[in-house]
Amino acid sequence: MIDAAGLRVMKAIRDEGSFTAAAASLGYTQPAVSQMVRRLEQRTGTVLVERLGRKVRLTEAGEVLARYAGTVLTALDAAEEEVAAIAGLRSGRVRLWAFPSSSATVVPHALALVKRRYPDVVVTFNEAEPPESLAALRAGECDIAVAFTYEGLDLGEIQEDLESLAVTKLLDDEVRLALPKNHPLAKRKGVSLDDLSDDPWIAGCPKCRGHLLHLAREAGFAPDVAFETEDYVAVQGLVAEGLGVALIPDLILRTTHHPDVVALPVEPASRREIFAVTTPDLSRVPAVAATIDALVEAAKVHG
Amino acid sequence: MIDAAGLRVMKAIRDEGSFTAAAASLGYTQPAVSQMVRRLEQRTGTVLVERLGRKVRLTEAGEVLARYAGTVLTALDAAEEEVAAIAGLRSGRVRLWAFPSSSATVVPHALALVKRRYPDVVVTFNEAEPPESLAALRAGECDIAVAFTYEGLDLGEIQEDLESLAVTKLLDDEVRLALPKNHPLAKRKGVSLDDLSDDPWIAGCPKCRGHLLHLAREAGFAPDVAFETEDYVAVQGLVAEGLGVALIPDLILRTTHHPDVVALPVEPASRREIFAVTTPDLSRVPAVAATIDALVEAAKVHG
DNA sequence: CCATCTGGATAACGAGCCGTTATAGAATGG
DNA sequence: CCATTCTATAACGGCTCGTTATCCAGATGG
Repeated sequence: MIDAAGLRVMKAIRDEGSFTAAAASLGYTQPAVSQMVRRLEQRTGTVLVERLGRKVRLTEAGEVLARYAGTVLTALDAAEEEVAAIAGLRSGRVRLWAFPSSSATVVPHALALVKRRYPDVVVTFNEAEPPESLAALRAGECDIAVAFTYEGLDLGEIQEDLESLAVTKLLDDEVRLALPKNHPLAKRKGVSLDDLSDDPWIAGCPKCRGHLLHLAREAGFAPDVAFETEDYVAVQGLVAEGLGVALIPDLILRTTHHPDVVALPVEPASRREIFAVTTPDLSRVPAVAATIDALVEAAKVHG
Repeated sequence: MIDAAGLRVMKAIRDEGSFTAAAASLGYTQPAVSQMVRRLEQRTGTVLVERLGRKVRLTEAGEVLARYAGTVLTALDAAEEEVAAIAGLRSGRVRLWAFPSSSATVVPHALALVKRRYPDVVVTFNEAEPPESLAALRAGECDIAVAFTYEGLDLGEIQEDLESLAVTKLLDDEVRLALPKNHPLAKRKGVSLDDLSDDPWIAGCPKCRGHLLHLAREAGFAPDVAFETEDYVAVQGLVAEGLGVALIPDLILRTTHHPDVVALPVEPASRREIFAVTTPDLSRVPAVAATIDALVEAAKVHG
């Protein structure tokens, strides 16, 4: 019934003392104010302005409206400013979920970039493997999921999602074969999987295990998986002790490379793709877009 | 830019969890909400709602708007309620200015009526002679002026005002001739002014003095005005002491009649008219109208 | 696995709000 | 008394903001 525009007009009339001055202060013409007052009086069924010859003065009811105008307009301005701050990256919160091996390299770098550029944008961070992070994204618990997918494989599960999501490629992560440095093949420049069909294997996260099984099947054997752990420091420890060989993404080796482990290129080359994933809506939120941009730049450095 | 309707919609979406439910709770159709959100998003240049398949969820910016909605809508409701209270006579303030002799009788009775009927309407009261109270009315310092005018005379000054004012007749107040009870004419049933052309006169307020001069001139003499005072108790004291005779309105005699004074009808009869005056605008303010109604009723009783 | 249902987006449309300009009328001040 | 200044009103136009009708996607249940 009563709206902010009406209150603004009443306040202007009280402050300026005449319709004409009120109109000028609002950037309106005089009849606009005159009609607005009339409408308000009709709606409230009350006289709001007392016309004293050439002067006008608010009635008691009119004063009430003018008084509330302050509260309402201040709140509206504050709301607008807060939204503008989010839009202008002077504020904002991004919930980023990333898988563990990205959190050591690309993600911290990206967060530093965002922090430097937009000090008041807060990026919260959570470690999670791709299926979990994508579920969180769809549930609205996170804004950006940093996920990966192994080439050629297991797109099935994720791909369906990706169609309705906004996916940004970050980098390709070459997969290498980790051997103890005293392994017979450790001096080679590269190896193919079937060279190691008789070795015991150490598998990483479930997706990585699936990838290993996939590559091995293509190479024509079923690997003997002796250990499984999601911790790649542990994987390298096991390899160093000669308990098995493993596939390890290059990204991990860049940050933690056990001295007694050698990592050889795999033939044929295999890699995983790392993405930043968000929803189409969120991709248009400035803080989210800025964070994804930072991830892309960080990925270039680490690519 | 942002208005209350937009905030109300955002709040409803947050509270209800879907556009459809929000629309229902507001009495709108679903497309109305859908379009309102789109408009708000265009205006703010920000994504306000995240569409998650069949569910929707507010973004950070959307939450900001929903949060402010409470403040704004509460203030608007409060403003509306306060105005409605004034319109519904559950609140309100009336500034009444009345001339002294009315304040003893009609006005107190009227105030009692208003108080009984509308306990929360506050009538403030001020004593002032007609020219002053009418000036206050025109200056916006008072809402109702209770004034009088002597029959046939001096309308000139007031009449011009009355055309642009809202005038309500309250009562006719007969003017009587006050004599000391031992005056030679004190036993008459009535007197004409020229019976007393040789007596000294005591004049009341300036208007009353003017009225006296007018009547005397019509009767063919110029009165010897021995004293002037606006206090009619004093006037009667002077009359009782035999220091002169005076014209006194009946209304005054009803409340304070000096035992040593007799008040005889004047021939030909003369009276003053008592009015409640307000502005056309104010006459439509419920509390003002109610007070004038009460004055009319009180005047009937005292007529 | 398909049918169904629920919820959102979009198009088309209409009413009403709310501005504008033009003009008349009333009050004030020199 | 005239000029100025203020408000009121009429006529008009555009945009906001509803509506209905319809389509499409996602969830659900047999």
